Amino acid sequence: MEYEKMLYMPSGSEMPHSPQLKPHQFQAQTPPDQYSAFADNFDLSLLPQESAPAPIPTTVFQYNAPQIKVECAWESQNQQQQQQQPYPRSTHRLIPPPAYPHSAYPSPQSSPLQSEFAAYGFGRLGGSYDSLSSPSPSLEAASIKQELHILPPSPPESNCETPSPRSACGESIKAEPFDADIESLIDLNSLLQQQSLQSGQPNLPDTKPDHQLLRECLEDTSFQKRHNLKPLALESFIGGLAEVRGDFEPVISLALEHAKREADAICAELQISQDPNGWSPAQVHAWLRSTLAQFRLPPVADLELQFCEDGAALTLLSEEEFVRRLPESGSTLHAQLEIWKMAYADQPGHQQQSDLWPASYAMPNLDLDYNEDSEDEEDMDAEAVVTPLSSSFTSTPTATPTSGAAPTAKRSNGGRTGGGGGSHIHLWQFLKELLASPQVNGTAIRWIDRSKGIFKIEDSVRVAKLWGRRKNRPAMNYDKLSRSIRQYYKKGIMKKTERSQRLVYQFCHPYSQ
DNA sequence: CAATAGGATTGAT
DNA sequence: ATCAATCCTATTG
Repeated sequence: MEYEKMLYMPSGSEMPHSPQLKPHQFQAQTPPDQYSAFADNFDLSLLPQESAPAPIPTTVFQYNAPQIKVECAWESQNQQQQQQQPYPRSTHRLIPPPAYPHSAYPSPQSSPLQSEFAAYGFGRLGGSYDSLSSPSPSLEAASIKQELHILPPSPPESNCETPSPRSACGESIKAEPFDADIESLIDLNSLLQQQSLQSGQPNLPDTKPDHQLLRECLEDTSFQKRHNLKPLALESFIGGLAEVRGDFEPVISLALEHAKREADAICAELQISQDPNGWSPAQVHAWLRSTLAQFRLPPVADLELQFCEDGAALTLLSEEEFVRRLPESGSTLHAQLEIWKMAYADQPGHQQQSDLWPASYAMPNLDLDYNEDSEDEEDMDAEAVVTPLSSSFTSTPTATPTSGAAPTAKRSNGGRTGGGGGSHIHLWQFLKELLASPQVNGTAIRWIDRSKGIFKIEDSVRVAKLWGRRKNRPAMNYDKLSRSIRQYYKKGIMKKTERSQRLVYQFCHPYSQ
């Protein structure tokens, strides 16, 4: 109905590996083997740990990456400054450059976080920053992220030629690209910190050798990642994490401290909760605009069209998804959102500030208890927000989704024009995404037995709706969705559970964790 | 009645 | 050729 996802950016951004499973490879096999073969491609271990967001690694990753890798395509200070105003001020008042005592905005060196880092000794890498004059630390964070990991929902296209050794292949070689990346970053960070400490002058702006060294390290790691090489055993990472954490605790907390202060200011400004999960769609838009402005990113006219999600859903979007929607600024927004999430998560007690800034404040028709369950409201939302703006939407006038799910309107959706339409994400990937965030989607879909890949769709309508939204198939329903799932039986992506229960499915994966 | 199961068709890639 | 979305019919609990 409401989702005009044809807005999605052109499909240049498709998943790096499309899950063409080459079923024939293992389809002829007996079930066990075919599953194991699939395991090569299907790594549930890539899922974020259920409720263990591992804030530390993320933190380190997010905060430091920017200091290391810089590759910002757009920019030029002039441009940055131009982009101060132009974005359409929608319903909300957007922040003027926040008052950061130590940061004169136009200065490339002045991004809040960045200056914060400078104060902690990471700033020395600022040398590279200067030359690039990037206003956005997060952007680099994002780019480094992209560089480093072989993009997540890593399906098929395995590196393992041999179809069986389940664990051997899946575990040792391609396990946890994310963590591995983080790991290497942490290593870099420790290195950096040590160097900082030694020099005793954290703020010293240029220490070329350090920079050089780090760069090399990074490149090295990138290379490894590219080839799916895992530099260190996961265990060692976990084991060493504590130490690293120990070393970085102060830095992390200081950085978070700053992030929190920043968030505070913006929250006050936008009158939103610090917890992204509490944001209404309208607040999401406010935050996005604010962040775009903050980082001098080009304004997005159809932001409301691009992001129908509420805060909870927003936090679930992958970086790729962000980039797909907003190629220019998606990375930054995503990275920034990560920071917000961390900053909030780090707050003792998670003070729910949504009490202070109810969602309804910014958007009267949203009530305080807005949550992901209220699919009706969500839809209303999306509709309310999307419809009025659909005019501003340039291309494909099409998909004004004939809501009532015109059953006969077969293929009427001319708007889904190829690449544009939904993302290239596959249903099974999408389900994994949902499953990865029980706190958000737990009411719609949840793991029954994660180790076995068994999950249950608690709210078929909602899941179907989410899927339809993601794929820009407004007419998607559970019937169709389940049909697709059933196709997975043949492909070895999913299987029926031993005791078939309604709405319970099982991924075919060999791992038990 | 909703879910399950699958065959068949179709459009897109 | 393959895949996913759709449509459809039959069956099941």
